Amino acid sequence: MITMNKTNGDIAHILRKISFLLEMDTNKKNDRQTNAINFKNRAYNKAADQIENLSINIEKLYINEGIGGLLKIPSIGRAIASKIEEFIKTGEINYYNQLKSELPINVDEFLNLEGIGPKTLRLIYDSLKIKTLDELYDAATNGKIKTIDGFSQKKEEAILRKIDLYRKSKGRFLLGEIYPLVKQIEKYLSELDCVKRSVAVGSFRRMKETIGDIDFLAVSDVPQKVIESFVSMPEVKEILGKGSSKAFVKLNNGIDSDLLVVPEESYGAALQYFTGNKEHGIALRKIAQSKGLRLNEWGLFTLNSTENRIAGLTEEEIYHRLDLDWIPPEMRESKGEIELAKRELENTKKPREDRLLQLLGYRDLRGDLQVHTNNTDGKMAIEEMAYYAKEKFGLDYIAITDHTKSLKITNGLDEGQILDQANKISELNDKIKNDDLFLDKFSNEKTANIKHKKNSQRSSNASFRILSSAEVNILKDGSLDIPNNVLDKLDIVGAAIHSNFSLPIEMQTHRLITAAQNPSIDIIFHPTGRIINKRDGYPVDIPKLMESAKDTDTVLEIDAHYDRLDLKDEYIKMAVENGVRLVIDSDAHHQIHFAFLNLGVAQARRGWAKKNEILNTLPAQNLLDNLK
DNA sequence: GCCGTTTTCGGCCCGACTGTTTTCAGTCG
Repeated sequence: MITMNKTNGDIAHILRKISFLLEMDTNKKNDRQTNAINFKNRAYNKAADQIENLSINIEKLYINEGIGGLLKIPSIGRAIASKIEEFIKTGEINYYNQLKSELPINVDEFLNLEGIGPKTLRLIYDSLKIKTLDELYDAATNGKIKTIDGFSQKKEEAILRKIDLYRKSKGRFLLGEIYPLVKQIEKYLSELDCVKRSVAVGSFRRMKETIGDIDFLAVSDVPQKVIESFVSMPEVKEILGKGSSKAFVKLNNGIDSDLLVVPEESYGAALQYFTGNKEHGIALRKIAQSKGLRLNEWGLFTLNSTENRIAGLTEEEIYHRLDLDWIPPEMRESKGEIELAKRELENTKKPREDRLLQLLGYRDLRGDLQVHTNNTDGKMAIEEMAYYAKEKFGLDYIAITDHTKSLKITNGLDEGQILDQANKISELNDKIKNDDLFLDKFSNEKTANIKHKKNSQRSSNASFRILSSAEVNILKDGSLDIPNNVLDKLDIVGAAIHSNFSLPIEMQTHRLITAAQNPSIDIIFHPTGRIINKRDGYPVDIPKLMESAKDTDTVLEIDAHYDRLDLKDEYIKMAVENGVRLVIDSDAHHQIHFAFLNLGVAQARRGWAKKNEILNTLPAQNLLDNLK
């Protein structure tokens, strides 16, 4: 009897626990058997990595294709596949239980405890029979750890410190939350006299929706000086380690931050190495190895007796020497981008827009199709939002999408108010044409602080356009709270779910599909309703929704608000592969929120989207002409 | 335990930092 309840995370977790216990079981002697166990635990870890990175659900894969499906996943062979099968069927893995009976420690507590690994824990267990984190903490507090052979006062203190840090650690941060801090530190490092350039790398450079730690890279001839400046920043709470080229700190907000300092000639290699992700990096180093080369953070080297650096200054030359085209950081998640880059190198003669790795650009959006105002739950007036969209963010159009009447908490608009708003928008557009909207009202003191981001392809003052729209509420049965004859008077209409989140997947999917089939609805806003780190969103059969969107010519939104980023990257990829059209909106409730558009672009790039797949890269009229 | 244009054995990505190691193991990213 199979009950659908094992996530990829659950499966990866138990495989990691097996790996941890196996590693605890390894003794120091370097005999052949020990060596085999060493690689055995690494195999379990590798399988866990692989599963965590998978976009499909393993349990579904197993139910549909059985063991054979599991065996198709790299790093999963007969032994691990059958253990996954056992776990899905029974919720347990006998092999794990056996290991645990030999070493009855609370593995969960130690798995993510930094600095104290399986080998250290084994020594402690052998001496003191410690099984839990609390017991370890007590033993260290009472001075028992330092009495163990091979341990010291210093190590005991380190253990206490690491447990304290572990208990205080907050896990992953939202990209949008830490973005300003990252930019601030990046600027601080860049402006140091001894630093030639500095950039944030790691998952931040890949623009992952959540960030586990912040990595920085700096180019300098005097690394020691840079490292001292880094660890003495006021943002640093604790120095976790520092050497001649690297430093590790914990920042005041609880996030870890690493710095690597390299000379100019290693910049590209270090950039590549520290941008990750891990699997992408490993794949590259294996390719290097297969070509008789060695790749590390200092460069790409030949393996002659006298090592020669053959690349390292730029990322491009590293990739090219490995017979790959340069891969945008947002794609480096080991999801097929390396194979693509291999083929891409043969396509260099093709026009830019046909290149496989030519993604949507950060300056490609021309409009924003979800903008709220103080007529409902926004903070600013229509004309203010329009002004900032145009002047500060260089947009050509915005759609005003206030909530509708059944969303009482936002004072949603009724039919009359929606039509009044549309009339007002029409008047504002007339004023814009006569160039007397933005000038009289807002230009005086505010423009002084505004950076003009004028782009040559963007149009003149007079062509800015405000589109009448609404974020119509999808009711429990999939119907809307505003009739079609009202919606049809608007330029463009979005629909979204804001209530009844706990309905089963069939009903939620039905609601969304019913909305998509409604001829008045152009876009489904934030299609899954998730709030990252807070709620999963309502359950949706994504493939079915995609199919319906495609059939009805309905656009799906990538909501760029940093705690939504909805659709998420893998669904964007699915939409792109299935020819479903997308837009990227900020969901702005205040002018500063237009900045979220960049996060939406990043998310789209992580889903491998190109410019022509995102509708609001078009001028306003083209966009409207392209709707259903 | 996984994997294979050197396939069924013999490899498995690579280097920095820490501690007490006087040449290395453990841990991490």
